[in-house]
Amino acid sequence: MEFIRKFLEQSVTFTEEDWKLFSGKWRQQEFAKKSFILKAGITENYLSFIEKGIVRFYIPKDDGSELTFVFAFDGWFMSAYDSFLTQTPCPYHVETLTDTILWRLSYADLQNVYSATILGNKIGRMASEQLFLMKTKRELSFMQDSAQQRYLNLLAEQPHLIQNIPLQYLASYIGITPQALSRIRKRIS
Amino acid sequence: MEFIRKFLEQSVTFTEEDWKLFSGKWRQQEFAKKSFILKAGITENYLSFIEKGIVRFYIPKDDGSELTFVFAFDGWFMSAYDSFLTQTPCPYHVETLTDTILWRLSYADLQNVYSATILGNKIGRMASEQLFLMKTKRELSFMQDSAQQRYLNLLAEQPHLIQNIPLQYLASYIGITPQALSRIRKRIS
DNA sequence: CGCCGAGTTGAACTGAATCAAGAAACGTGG
DNA sequence: CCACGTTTCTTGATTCAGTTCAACTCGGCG
Repeated sequence: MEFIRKFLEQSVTFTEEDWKLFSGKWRQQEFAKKSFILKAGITENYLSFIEKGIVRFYIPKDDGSELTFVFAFDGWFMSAYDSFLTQTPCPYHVETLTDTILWRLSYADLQNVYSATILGNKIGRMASEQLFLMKTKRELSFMQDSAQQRYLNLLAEQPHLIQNIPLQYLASYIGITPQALSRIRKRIS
Repeated sequence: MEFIRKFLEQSVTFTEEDWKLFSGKWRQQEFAKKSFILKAGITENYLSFIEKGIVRFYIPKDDGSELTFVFAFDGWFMSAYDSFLTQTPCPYHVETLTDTILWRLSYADLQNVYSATILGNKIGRMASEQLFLMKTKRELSFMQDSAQQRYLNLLAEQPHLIQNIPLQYLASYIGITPQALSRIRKRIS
């Protein structure tokens, strides 16, 4: 739990009491590379913190291809958060790309923490804020950048991603086909 | 403040004491049609609740055109929230489309409410969650729907929008030019 | 009445999708 | 550790949705 505590202490203050109530509920869980954390159709029951690993969210499309729209890394909160918040079935898959260790808090436990402590609400708020900022950035990138620019941004902001992640997932993430990304790569190299 | 209270009571419980502490800080403010709520370059200082009116967020582009990416309506929380959260200058304009009444809470007051009450954090969390869900929906729509489909979705979900908002803003919002939207309209009618 | 911004329509152009085929990389079993 | 098959990536040709540039129409308003 030290990861989470350190992460939180950067921006929130809390009492030892609150921390105990809050931290007691989290459970560690390990996932092998290329395994499902959550399958489409299931309702997300966890807010997770990634201790180690890379996670991918994707929608299986009718033609057999996959639409990747989230990558999540070490030190981030991670959840199929729309499914989690609304407690409705998740329309996409959540899968590990590498061996992964999560710390997880269930929906019910989180609701209890929300009603019992200020800290819980702060965590919930901060997780939501972090996710909101990411989506906002991505929205603007889609609206005002070209595909090539989105790829260059990705290179600049997540260079390690390029080593670890198959081109087809990256292509999907920036909203184009693998073929198109292959041509962009050729053009800029 | 009754609007906000009613809105909150749908999903949060709180004490009368918390409510007093929280509600005392909000200030009502009116804006005429087509006036700026926030200009680009200024840091957002308010979380607002829209009692009445329609608000538009847009980025002025180099070629003189505008990129509209948010509409907000009666009964919603509204803020240049990325600027607000990070307390950095806002890269876009926020403008009223109609006469508008806002209830506003300053950043400093909100931070105080956060440290003093659970309710404050709940509000902050819920505002973030609401905004996150909107962005998520929009992200997926951009990735998997055609421009025509995005327009049809808009028609279905916000029919009153079509009456009140110039076509060029709608076009920009769904990510295409006014000409392209004009052709889509022709095609589907 | 004439102007002006908003919307429409047309024609040429472009970035990316699609379809298709080959090359490279990857992993699994022998 | 190599051989084979499978998946991933690249490259080419064609098609398509949407952009751009330009001209024209319409409705409101001084």
